[in-house]
Amino acid sequence: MPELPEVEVVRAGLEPAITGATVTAVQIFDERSLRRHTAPAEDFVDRMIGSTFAAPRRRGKFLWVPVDPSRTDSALVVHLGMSGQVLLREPDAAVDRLTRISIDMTNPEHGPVRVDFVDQRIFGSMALDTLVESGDLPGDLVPSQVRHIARDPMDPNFDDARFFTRLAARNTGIKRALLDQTLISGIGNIYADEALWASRIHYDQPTSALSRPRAKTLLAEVRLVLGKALAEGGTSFDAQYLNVNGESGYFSHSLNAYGQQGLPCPRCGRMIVREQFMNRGSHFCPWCQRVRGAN
DNA sequence: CCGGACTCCTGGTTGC
DNA sequence: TGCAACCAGGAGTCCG
Repeated sequence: MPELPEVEVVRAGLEPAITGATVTAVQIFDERSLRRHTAPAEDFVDRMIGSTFAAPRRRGKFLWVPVDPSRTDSALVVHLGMSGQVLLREPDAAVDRLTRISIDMTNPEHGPVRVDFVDQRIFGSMALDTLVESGDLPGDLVPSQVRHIARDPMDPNFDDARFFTRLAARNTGIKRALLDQTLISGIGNIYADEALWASRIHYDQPTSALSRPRAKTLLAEVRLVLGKALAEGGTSFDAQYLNVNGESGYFSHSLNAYGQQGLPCPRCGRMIVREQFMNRGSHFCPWCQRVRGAN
């Protein structure tokens, strides 16, 4: 499941190839991948062709590429959903069966390139959207679809104090809060479980009863887990995720809790369990991670 | 504000 | 072998 590290790897890989490139052709193989484009597919194609991209940007799991920034306030917004991949291909390379959108472009330095949006489950999407003020920093522009998304913990402008305040004001469970992209973005099921395991916090620990020191530990562990994944090039145990060069970037060996049910906890040796929570699996060590009172 | 249910979706796996 | 049921979950929406 692409989370912040995987999306960042895609962004970084795309940057040298598409910054300054001009779109020459667009093929839509499946219009469902344009679900978040509010106008018809023809509108998407018409506006894309001839457009020149600025450097790709990211907030949480959202990626966007400003289009002709001096002339327009548009951006190509990309979300990978559950199974999305953005692949950089030679213009004459074969098109993968699950390719939903294919974009041909010319880069003034590198010549013709092709970007393929491949997505098995079609939870991901591409869309052209309007850039608007983010509202938290003057002059900071984000696509309107991304405006409600909080800054992610790797963002230099992430406000730790504000996060702790908002977290403490919540009346909910900690994992639910971690997965709430309007509170903190970029964290999905895998890294939520990993950061909670590292912090020895139970997924259903009430946020209101989570002490400030433990919240600080958790945020630090979130950053460690994301940073480690970033350094390793993203996680994908099921090889759904490929980076922009089509190289598999998985390192499931470094997971301590996610998908480790039935295996010994790397810390205490007791068995990791998996429970259904929020319509998804939660993996944790029942010994190390227990719900605590106001401590 | 909160949480639960529901929707989108299909390849791989499991079970008979 | 063949087929159907089941599973994975990011994010948005709706409802009580």
